[in-house]
Amino acid sequence: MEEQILNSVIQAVKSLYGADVDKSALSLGKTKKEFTGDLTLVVFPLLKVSRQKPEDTAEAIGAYLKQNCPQVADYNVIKGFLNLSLAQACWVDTLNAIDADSNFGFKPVTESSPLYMVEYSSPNTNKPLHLGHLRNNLLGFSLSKILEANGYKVVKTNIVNDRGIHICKSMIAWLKHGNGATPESTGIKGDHLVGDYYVAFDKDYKAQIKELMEKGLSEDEAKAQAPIIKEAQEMLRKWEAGDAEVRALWQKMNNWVYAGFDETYKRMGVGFDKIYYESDTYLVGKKKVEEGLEKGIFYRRPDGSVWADLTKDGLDEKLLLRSDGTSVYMTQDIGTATLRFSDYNIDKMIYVVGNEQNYHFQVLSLLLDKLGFSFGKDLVHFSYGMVELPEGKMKSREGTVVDSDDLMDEMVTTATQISKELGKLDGLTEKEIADTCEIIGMGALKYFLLKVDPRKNMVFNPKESIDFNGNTGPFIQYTYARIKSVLRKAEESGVVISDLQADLQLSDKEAGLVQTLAAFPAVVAQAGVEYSPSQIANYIYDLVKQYNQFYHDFQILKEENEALRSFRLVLSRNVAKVISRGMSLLGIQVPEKM
RNA sequence: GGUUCCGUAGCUCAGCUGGAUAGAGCAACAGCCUUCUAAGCUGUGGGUCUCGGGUUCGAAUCCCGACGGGAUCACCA
Repeated sequence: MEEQILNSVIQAVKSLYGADVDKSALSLGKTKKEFTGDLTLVVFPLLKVSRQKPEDTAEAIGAYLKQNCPQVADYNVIKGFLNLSLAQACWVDTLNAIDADSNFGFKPVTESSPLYMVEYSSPNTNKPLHLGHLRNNLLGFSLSKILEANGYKVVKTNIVNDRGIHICKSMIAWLKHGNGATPESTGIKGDHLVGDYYVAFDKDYKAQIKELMEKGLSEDEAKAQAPIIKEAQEMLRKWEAGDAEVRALWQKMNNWVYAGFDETYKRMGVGFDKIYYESDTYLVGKKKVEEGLEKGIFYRRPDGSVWADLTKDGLDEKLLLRSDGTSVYMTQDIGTATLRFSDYNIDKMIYVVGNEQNYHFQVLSLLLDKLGFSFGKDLVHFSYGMVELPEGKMKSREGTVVDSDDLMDEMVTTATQISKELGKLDGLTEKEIADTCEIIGMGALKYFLLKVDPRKNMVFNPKESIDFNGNTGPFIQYTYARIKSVLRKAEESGVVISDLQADLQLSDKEAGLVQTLAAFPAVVAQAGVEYSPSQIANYIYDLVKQYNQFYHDFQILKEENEALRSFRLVLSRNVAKVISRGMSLLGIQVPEKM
């Protein structure tokens, strides 16, 4: 629609002023609501070729379009702005096309589609997931859906940090204090149980540090010499050496954690196509680094440690292998990348990782490039901001970490409370009520985290909790349920939807809704280019807001003009369709009733 | 200090590939349910878009500088 009008404008300029203008030089946008019209052309850029005053230029182009472009029914000029009113038939045609398109807004994935791998989640196995992980998981999942909707093959992947000193700490504490406790014996979810021992370790460690400092050691000395940290380090050495007992305990406790994570992931509605474990990839990374060393890309210091010199690239020197030969985070990421690119034919690798690791990925990109991986320099670090509390960062020491399982529980409980108060779900079965409240509570949480620009830090206030009114998930879900209710009633009462008539007289609100619906594909495309779920969220909110105004101002089923009633039903049906498709890109479900 | 991201209403956020009088939600106040779901709709108040320069017919948006805040620059991950 806009394309056609742009072409007509180009024609107009050619015919009126004999000049060729490029489409990109034209600015055609939605007309602001305080002016009449649907689309607005800004004519200032055309003054160079028209050599006339803005008003005259706009007037001339407007007259030409009205004359020669069937879509343009009328126009008005205000200063340098040419407001175009489109023919009613345009809206009907557009709505018909949307209605007929069962895959509206999405591009199909084909055999020849590029393959995008999206890494997200990437938990440590020593503690349960918190609010920050929640943002990560929802962003990663949503991004994957958006990329799929843009016609890319997507492989969702997770790298589990299952080895290292952190898990050894939990293991040591469990051996000391656990008395053989298991998730079964305690009834505690596996990831939480292991997390409890991680906390217990820290408590012991702190106590020992304090004791040593009282004996006159410096803080650094105390930290290094505390017996419990030495035990953990010793355990890590045994793990690396393949000690059977340590490995068995490690396996056991990690499995508890995985069972817990699986439950959490399932509830969040996220999943993975391929999971990598650091314990499998770190050796590959080590090998790659050694190869790089032989090729002279890296160098070894006298103490045996291996480094990359990135000072020529404007960065610092980076450690790749410790002097004792063990690997660091970067080494593992090199290994993981190596494995992934041998497993899949990856065209684009996207890492969903917090912005605190910007430097890490800058370095990773350079190192992969130096090692000869063609994908190195164009890997994408999807860098998102932190979730903070009103008083600042979450701190485990101060017990302010918001646990994701607890938060999901709270959201669903709140949804249940509100539903009961409003009596919205009376008459449904217990199961239906529970399912609906799950959808609403999770919808509120997900929308809250996804509606803000991923790059920005965001604030979560636990006291005020998450709203269910206004710009929220439930508001959108509610609108959907309302539409479904109308559509159900239409069906029950045998209302027939006739073919839409081209000469319908539509209100501004109706035409505006069609215009907004028609923008959905462009929004999906833009969200794909910019890797931005928030653009989808903001679009849906805008659509829903408009629809609610329409719903308030107009009758649908009670409209006596049959042609108009049909139009409104088809309009409503497609608003529901776009809400549902848009929300699916955010990983949010919509309820039939609420 | 180097690098980097950010600064819009009391609060949480849109808008940022330059376009008309900067928008929502929350909170406050005032209205709207005998009519398709009031988790809704309507209205009121609330702003030197951190500040200062520059580019432009036009700047919240682009450039430079200052100020303020976050992140990072580990033989942690």
